[in-house]
Amino acid sequence: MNSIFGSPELLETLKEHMQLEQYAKGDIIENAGDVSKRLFFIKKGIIRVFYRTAGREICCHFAKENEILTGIDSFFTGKPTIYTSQALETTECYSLTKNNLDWVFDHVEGMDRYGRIFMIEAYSELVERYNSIVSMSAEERYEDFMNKHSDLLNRVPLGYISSYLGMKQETLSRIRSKQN
Amino acid sequence: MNSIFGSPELLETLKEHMQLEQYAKGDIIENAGDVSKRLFFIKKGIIRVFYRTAGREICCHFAKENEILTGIDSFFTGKPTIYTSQALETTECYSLTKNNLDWVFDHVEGMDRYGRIFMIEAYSELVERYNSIVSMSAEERYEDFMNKHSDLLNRVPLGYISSYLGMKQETLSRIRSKQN
DNA sequence: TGTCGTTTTTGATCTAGATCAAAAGAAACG
DNA sequence: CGTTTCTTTTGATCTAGATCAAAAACGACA
Repeated sequence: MNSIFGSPELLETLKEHMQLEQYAKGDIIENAGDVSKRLFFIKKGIIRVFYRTAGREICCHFAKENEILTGIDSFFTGKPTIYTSQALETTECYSLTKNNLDWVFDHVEGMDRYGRIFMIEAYSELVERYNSIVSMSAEERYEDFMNKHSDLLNRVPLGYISSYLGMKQETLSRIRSKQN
Repeated sequence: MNSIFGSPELLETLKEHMQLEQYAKGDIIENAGDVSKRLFFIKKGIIRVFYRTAGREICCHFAKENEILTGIDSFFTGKPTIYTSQALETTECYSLTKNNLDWVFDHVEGMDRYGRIFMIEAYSELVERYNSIVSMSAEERYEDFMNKHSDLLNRVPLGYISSYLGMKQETLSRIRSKQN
């Protein structure tokens, strides 16, 4: 999800069309019901994305520095999003409006290819998560998460991680203590 | 996933670049480990897509007449697929090779837009399935499935549907009998 | 129309993980 | 610092759904 940062020239070109935004810990960046208007390149900090269902909040994504955040369900379709995104630390990100994105797609070489790859990567990531929840135990999912995102454990409250992993906080806590 | 069939002219143009293929019940169309070379427009019949993990087969998709089937993980990336697709009835489909698809993208008006929408639809569908498995009970998932795909129940063995829904066949059978 | 293989149902039991409740630890803030 | 609030852990209990096993139902085909 971060290959664009591998191309410094492209990033520089993009930055000319982006605004730098600052969020404090706890700030809501976009709210459920909004139409997502911006795509974010996160410079520093961490954001959780969640939605509400059956009274609970379910966290479906964490995005941190050097990653891209956008509401795929809303940004590309123009429909209101069901997701809320919130800064979990002091967070800085470059934002790109949809208009500017369209301009970029028209004028910046390699951007359309990047867009397609972005979608395929997002899709593949989701497939993996789906499979993990269908075919792995809570303990295996935790280990898998640790292998991929161990850094998040110290930056994100346990309750958010447990809902991301599809289990209760108590269960995650017990799994952790079992492994010492 | 089937909006292309809503445009008869586009479909006609595409057909000139496609081959009609026939499969008997039980035939394997593409096997895990293959590199997916074709995109299919299903004319008639039904296909299940599954993968193997921890000794089990998990069904992740059904595709039927007027729908499109392709291994997104493989067709667009060129990597071997983990999925096997199998005809569950006598099935006819138009197939389009990757070379021909590239030609079509270059020469057929509206095709690139369709491609992007296809990806977004596929993504949204997966998001929904993910959410259903995280936040719904087995019974609710079954009801949800019935609302969307009740026709499949008579065409597809129960065991495939139960693995698609992330539950055991016995559980699905009990849920069904409970509802009479 | 009976036999064999496949698919579905039913029954008994077990278990991972949920739920409810409360204690223990950290962090924020006057 | 001490108090208050948020986060994590621990304990006791409960339950949806898995597992194992076998019977019943269905379908294809000789």
